Amino acid sequence: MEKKKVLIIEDDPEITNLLDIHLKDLQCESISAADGKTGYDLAVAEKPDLIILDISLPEMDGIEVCQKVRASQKTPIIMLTAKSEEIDRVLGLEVGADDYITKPFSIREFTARVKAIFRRTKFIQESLSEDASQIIEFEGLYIDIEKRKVLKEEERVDLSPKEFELLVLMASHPGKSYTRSDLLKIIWGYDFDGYEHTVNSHINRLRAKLEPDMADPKYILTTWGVGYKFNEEL
Amino acid sequence: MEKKKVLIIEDDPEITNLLDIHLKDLQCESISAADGKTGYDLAVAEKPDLIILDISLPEMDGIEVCQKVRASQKTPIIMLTAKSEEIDRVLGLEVGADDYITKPFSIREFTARVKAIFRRTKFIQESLSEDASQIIEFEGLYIDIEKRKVLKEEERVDLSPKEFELLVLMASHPGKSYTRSDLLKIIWGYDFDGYEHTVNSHINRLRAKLEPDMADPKYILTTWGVGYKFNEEL
DNA sequence: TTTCGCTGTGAACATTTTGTGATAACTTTT
DNA sequence: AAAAGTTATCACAAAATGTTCACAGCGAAA
Repeated sequence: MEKKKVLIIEDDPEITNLLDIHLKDLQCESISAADGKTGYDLAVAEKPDLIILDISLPEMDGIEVCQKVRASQKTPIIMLTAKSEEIDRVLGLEVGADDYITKPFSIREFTARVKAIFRRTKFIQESLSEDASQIIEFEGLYIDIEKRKVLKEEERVDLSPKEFELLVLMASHPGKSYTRSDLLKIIWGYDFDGYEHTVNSHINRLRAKLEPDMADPKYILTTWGVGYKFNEEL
Repeated sequence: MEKKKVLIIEDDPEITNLLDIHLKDLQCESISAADGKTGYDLAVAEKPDLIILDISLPEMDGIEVCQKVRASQKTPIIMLTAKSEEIDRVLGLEVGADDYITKPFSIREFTARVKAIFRRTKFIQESLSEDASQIIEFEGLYIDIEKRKVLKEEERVDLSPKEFELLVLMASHPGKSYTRSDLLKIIWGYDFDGYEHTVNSHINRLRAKLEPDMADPKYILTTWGVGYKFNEEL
């Protein structure tokens, strides 16, 4: 099946970039606009399969964009709102968004919503239907994402929330290196303001629970000068 | 038997999401629309096996959608009405809806109605007829859902309504973690506005009645940072 | 009405997780 | 080999999360 096209209308480049990365993960092609007017034009011209729309935008308000888009097409729309109060406004105006996400949001939440929309609107892609088998396996390592269960050599290991998220993210993309900054953005949220070396500690604790030999990690490898990655040769 | 397709026409994404999740539990595939017009189009194009239709909708009123759909097909329709709209309820029925549910409703009520519709309309699915074997057993624990009877080591235990519902829900899906928010939505209803920590108290009371050792729960486990789950290793 | 059990909440307490600083260990560069 | 830059480790306090318990409001049953 061909890739789905997603239009991101968002004025914060930081966020646009982040969403862009994760949409690619979901096998989506993405295009973006930094203001409402351009966004609307692109929505008309490009006929995307999904629109991610921030509420507060320069040039044309997100709600207005939503209404105008809806007047001519039924492309699913996910709205991003800064405060929960704004949701009421969206709902009240009955603009017809298919879902909304309040900032700050976690990437897991975002991708889950996107997948849900695609599932519901019938644009099911092979790669998206991974929801079924949420189990990742490697030599001596078993991860059941749904149940949050991790086994190391048949033995149950319990991980803290952050440890679990780190493991799942990296194990889902073996070989892909993440910088500490990537990890902070993805797992802690793009608004986290703390030190990057916080990640080190978490990786360290995760390794302590998973690795048979701390001196020579088997699963979570260090990419010197870059960050960390899950071993792809397993 | 193949999956049943359910179309949700509802403008509140929160509710759409919730229904979506529980329809999946019932082995149904769901598609959705956030406004009446799109909803009607999908009803025609996708030929769903069941339509969940909110009465108040943007673009095209739920009643109108119902009438138009009924003009061309006999797909079962369940209407959702807000409490105050007593009048609309009658109207909805005259229009030919097969059932109606007034908001706010509990998820148990919703799934029961959906099952009933499928049963009535002869779309009986293996997975839906789980009503038959309503007995769950684990080491030292026996639950007869039908009779609302719970035995702990052969001894009868009586549970309050909420305790019983919590137990049944979780024991029906061992290993699956539920967040406090999930539990509130499913058991208390999506409109419950109270504190999440209310769940803690109920879990606590339930444990007090079930667990042989409170310090080390055997049945109801805590998933730190997430919520609770029923022990799958029994 | 009175009684009684169920519920939601607040508060005190217990536990786990997490961010950070300090320091050691390791790589690369000079 | 020393210096500079990165990563690993570890202990600790603060923050987040869970547990327990008492109590008052409520509604149903007696």
